Amino acid sequence: MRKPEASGKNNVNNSNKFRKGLWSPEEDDKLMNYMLNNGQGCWSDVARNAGLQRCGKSCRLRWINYLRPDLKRGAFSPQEEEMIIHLHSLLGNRWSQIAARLPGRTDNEIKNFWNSTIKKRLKNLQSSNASPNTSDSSSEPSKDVMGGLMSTMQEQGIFSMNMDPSLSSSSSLATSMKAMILNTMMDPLLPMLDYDHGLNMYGGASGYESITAPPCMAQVGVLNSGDHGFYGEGIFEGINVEIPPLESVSCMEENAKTQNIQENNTDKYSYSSPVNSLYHKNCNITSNNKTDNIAADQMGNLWHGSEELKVGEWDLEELMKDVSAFPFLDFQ
DNA sequence: AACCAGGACAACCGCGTCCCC
DNA sequence: AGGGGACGCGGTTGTCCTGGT
Repeated sequence: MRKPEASGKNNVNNSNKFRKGLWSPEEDDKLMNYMLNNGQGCWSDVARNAGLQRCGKSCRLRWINYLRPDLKRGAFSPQEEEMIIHLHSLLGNRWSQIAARLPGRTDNEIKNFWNSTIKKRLKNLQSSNASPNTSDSSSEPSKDVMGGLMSTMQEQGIFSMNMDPSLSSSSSLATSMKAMILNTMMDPLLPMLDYDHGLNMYGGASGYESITAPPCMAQVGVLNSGDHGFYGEGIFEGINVEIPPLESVSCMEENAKTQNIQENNTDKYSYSSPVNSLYHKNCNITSNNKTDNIAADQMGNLWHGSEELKVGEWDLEELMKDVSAFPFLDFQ
C-alpha cells in the first residue's frame, strides 16, 4: 500500500476546491463510515456529507475500486486468470461486464491485470512465434500462423483446445471460433488481425456496437447497456449468436437449475455435447439469411439439433460456470 | 549503495448515456 | 423536446515498488 503523503501530489486543487491524488487513511475512514451508515446516494452528496474535499466521482471510484466490503483483495487465482482470458475472448475490453462475472473483482483491477500481465504474456507469445511470414499486414492470417499460435498458446498454458478430430480441419465453424478467440486474445498485438480497425459503432437508437473481424473470421457485437433484448451477437459463418444481458443471468440460472445440464456434458471430444451444456435451452441462434442453410444446419446440430434457428438465449453464466465444456477451450 | 527500468496498481480524464426537470 | 447534472465506462497517466546492474 502506498503512502499518500509520499506522493507529493496530495494537495487541494484551489481552482475547484476538490482534493486530488491518493486517498489518505482518514479520507478512507470518512467515506467508509458514511457509506456503511448511509448507503449509496448521489455521489456529490456523499462527498459533501462525509466531509470530504473530493468530487463525487472520486468518491465513487474509491468506494468501488477499493473500499467496498465485498472486494476480494490479492492476486488473481489461476482460475480467475483463465476466466478473464475467456471472458475477454467473448466480451472484448468490456471490463465492467467481465468484472460483473468475477465476484469481488473490479473492472479497474481486471483492466490493469489484463494490460500488464496478460498482454505481456501474449506479447511474449507473439515474439516467440514471430517469423518473416507473419509480418504480412494482410487482413487474413494464414492458417499456419493461426495453427502455430494456437499450438504455442496451448503449450504455454494460455489455453488448450479439445476438438473433435474429425472437425479440427474441416469445420468452418471451428475455424471461425478459433479465429474469434485468437482475434480477441491477440488484440491489439497482431496488426494482421486488424481488430481495432474493425471496431465500428452503429450508434443511433439501437446502440449496436460491432467488432468486425477480418473476412474469414467471426464477428462479435455487444449491445450497449440499456438496450433491450439480447446482450450481444456473434456471427459464426453467417449465423448470429445472441448473448443475453447480464440482468437475465439469474433467470437463466434458475432455468439451469431446473434442467439436467450435466447430461450434455459428458464427452469433451464430442462436438455437440459440450456446446449443449453451455447453450442448452437458452441459446439464441438466428440465421442471418435463408442462404445460410449449410452453416445453419451445422449450428442446428450443435444447438440441440434445433430446426428453427432461434432457440432461446446464450447461457453465458453457464458458460462461465463450466468453461471446460466449451468445445475449444479447456481451462484446466 | 545508488541508479535505472519495468511492473503493478491507484487514480484521473474524457466521453457517452441516462434521467430528471 | 432539449438542456443539464449525475453516473458509468474505458483509456490513460502518475506514482510507488522491486529487481537487476
